[in-house]
Amino acid sequence: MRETRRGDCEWCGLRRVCFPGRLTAESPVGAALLNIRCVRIARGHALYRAGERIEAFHMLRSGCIKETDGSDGRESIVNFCLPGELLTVQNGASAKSQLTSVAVETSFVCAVPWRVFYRVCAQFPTATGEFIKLVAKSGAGTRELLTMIRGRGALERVAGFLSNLCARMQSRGLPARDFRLGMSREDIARYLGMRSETVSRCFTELARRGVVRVRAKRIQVLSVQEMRRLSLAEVVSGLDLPAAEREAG
Amino acid sequence: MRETRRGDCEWCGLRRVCFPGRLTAESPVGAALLNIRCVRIARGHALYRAGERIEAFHMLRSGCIKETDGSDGRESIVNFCLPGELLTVQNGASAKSQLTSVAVETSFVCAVPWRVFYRVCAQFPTATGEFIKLVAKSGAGTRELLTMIRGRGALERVAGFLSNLCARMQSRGLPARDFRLGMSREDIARYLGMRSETVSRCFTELARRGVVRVRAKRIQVLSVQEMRRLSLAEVVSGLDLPAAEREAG
DNA sequence: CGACGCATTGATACGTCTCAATGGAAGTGG
DNA sequence: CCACTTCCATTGAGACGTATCAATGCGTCG
Repeated sequence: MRETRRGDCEWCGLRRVCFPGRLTAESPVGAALLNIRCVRIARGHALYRAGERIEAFHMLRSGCIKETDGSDGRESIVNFCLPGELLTVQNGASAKSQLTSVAVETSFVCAVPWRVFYRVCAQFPTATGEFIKLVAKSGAGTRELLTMIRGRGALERVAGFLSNLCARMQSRGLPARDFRLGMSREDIARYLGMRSETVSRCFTELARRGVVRVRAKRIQVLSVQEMRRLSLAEVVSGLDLPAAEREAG
Repeated sequence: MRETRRGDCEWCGLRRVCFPGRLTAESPVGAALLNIRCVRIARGHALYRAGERIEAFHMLRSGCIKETDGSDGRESIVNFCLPGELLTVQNGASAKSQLTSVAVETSFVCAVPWRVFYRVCAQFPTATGEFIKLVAKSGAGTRELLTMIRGRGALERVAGFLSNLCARMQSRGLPARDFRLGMSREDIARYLGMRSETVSRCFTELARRGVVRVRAKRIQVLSVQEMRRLSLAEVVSGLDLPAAEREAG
C-alpha cells in the first residue's frame, strides 16, 4: 500500500468498512480484503451509463462526479458527489444502473464489487452497519436537496447549493471558502431545477450583496453565515430587500 | 403466527429479510428471529418525532404514513409511505430521528430493532443484501420525487403524483384506480412543493380533461395511460423517442 | 342540524422562464 | 506568441405560470 492511499483513506467514508474489526489503517489488510480497484475517470468521461450492468458500488476518492437520471426525458442531475462520499447505491447487487456518472473534473474512484463486499460483511459483522449508515447518509443528502428546492426561490436555492457545498468540503478537510466550481452553470441549473440564466443572475446578486466573489468558475465565499441565512430565507421574497444596509461595515 | 400475518407478509418488502435462507413463509421462524413488534398508530398520531431516539427500522403493513422533515423551518413532506414499503432509513443504528412519521390513516407497522436485525444478518448472509436492496429502492423513490418536481409544471406534478401512487398500489395488489386519498390537499401541496389552491385547480383540470373523477378525497382514475403521459408532458428537449425504446409498465 | 374545517373558485401581483444579444474566457491554429 | 474561433456566462425585455389574497361552497363531525 502506498503512502498516498493511506492519506486518501483518512477522510473516506468507507474507512470503517475497509478496515473493520481489529484491522486498522496501519494494517491495510481490510483494503486488500475488499479487493478495491482504483479507477481513473478523465473529465467529461463516464464511470458508467444508465442501462449498463454494474457489479460494484463506488466511493469517490478525489475529484467530482455528477450523477444524472435520464429516465424522465431530460438529463436531470440528482447529485454532485464529492471526495469521501458514496456514489448513489442503486441496487445492492449487480444490476442495470438507472443513473449515469460523469466526471466533472478528473476523478479517482474506489470500486467495491458487491460479491466481495458481502463476503467481508460475513467475516466482519460491523461492516454491514457501517455501510448502511453510509447509504442512509447519502439518502439524507437527496432529501436535503429536495427540501432545498421545493417552495424556495431561485436565490435561496443557489445560496443553499453553495452553503451545502461549503459544509461538505469543510467536513472533508478541503478548501471550503475559495474553490473552483468544476460544473457549468447549466449543470447547476439542472441540479437546482432552474435555468442557467437564472443561476447567473443569482450569482450576480449574491456578489452584489457581498456574500461571495465570483469570477467565472472561481468562487470565494465571503460570509458562510450570511449565505446560510439566505438559503433558509422565509417566504418573504429576497430580491426586493434593500440588504445593503444590513451589510454595512 | 396468525393467518392474517401470513397474508400481510405476502406482499411485504421485508419478506425475504424476515424469511431468509431456507426459511419460508410457511415456517415463520424468520419472523420470530427478527422479534417483530407490530405497532398500531391511530390516524393523526406519530410513530416517532424528529429528535426522538429510535432503535429500529420500520415497515408499513397497512394504512399510510407521511414522513416530514422540519429541519428547514417548514414541515416539508419527504414521503408518503404505502403498505409493504420501508419507512425512510436514517441511520442504520439507534440514533436520533430527523424525521417525523405521522399516520395519515390508521396504520400498522412492523418495527425491527437494529440489534436484532444485525444478529440475523450474521446468521443469514443474504439478509444484508436484501435489506440494502430495499433501502436503495426507497432512495430511488426520493429521486423520483425529486425529478417529478424539478422544472415541472403544477399539472405535471399532480399527474405524476397520482400515477406514481397508482403504480405503487398496483404493485402491492391494492385497488389502484378507485381509492381514497387520506391526506389533505395541503399535505399534497407540501409534498409537491406548491400551494393547496394550485393542487385543487389541477384536480379540477384533470377532471375536466376526463383523466380522473374527483369527489373530495375519493379519486377514480379513468385513464392511467393518459395520466402518465401528462406527468411527462411539456418536455421540450427531444422526447420524441420511438415507442420501442420505452418499456411498458 | 349546525358549525367548523377543508376544498374550490376568482382576481391580481410577482418571479422565473423564454428569447435574444452581448461580453468574456478558454482553447486552436497560424 | 498572438489572433481567431468557439463555447460559456452574463445581461436585458417581455410572456407565462404560480403564489397570493379573498370569498364562497361543501363535506365532516360534533
